[in-house]
Amino acid sequence: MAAKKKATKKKSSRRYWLFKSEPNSYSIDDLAGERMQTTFWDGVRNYQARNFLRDDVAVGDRVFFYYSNSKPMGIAGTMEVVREGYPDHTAFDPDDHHYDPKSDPDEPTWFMVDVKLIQSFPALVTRGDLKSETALAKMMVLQRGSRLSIQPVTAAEWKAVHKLAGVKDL
DNA sequence: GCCAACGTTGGC
DNA sequence: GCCAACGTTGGC
Repeated sequence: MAAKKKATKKKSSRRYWLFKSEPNSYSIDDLAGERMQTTFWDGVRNYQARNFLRDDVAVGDRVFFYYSNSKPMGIAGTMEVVREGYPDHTAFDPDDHHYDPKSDPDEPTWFMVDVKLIQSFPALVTRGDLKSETALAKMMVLQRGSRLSIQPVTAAEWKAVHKLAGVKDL
């Protein structure tokens, strides 16, 4: 039978991402301490980032855990996506810092995914380290004014960062 | 602490 | 629909 199967999500090869967090609010050690070393990545309140979480980030994708607004800044380790985009319930909680009264539970505005720790790098790969690597010159997080908190990463960048960290790509 | 780069809001 | 004002992000 030649009937086309309708897919809600295009099947494609594994993708790579970078998620930002301020380690003062949530660090890779916090993730390591979670049950199953897994958590939901909540609080994204930007439409472009939301679209990535809702439409593109898929189970099995790999993610850099990036420390922003910290000293030092950089990539702390890697995570695997274990649940694809679903409504961010913290938007419905008036007591939550990321509460958004405009997000309707019946038609949620904001989405999140679940991530599981793959590895903490032996040492933070700092922003300075990243900048000194010519292969990473075009990496989005290094571009001026790159405020997006969910960013796509190329396979080559994924590999180059592991080389800088001196670890295997698990 | 400063400020450039954005994103959002609201008056018109 | 335009755009000035304002708020936030996040590197330096």
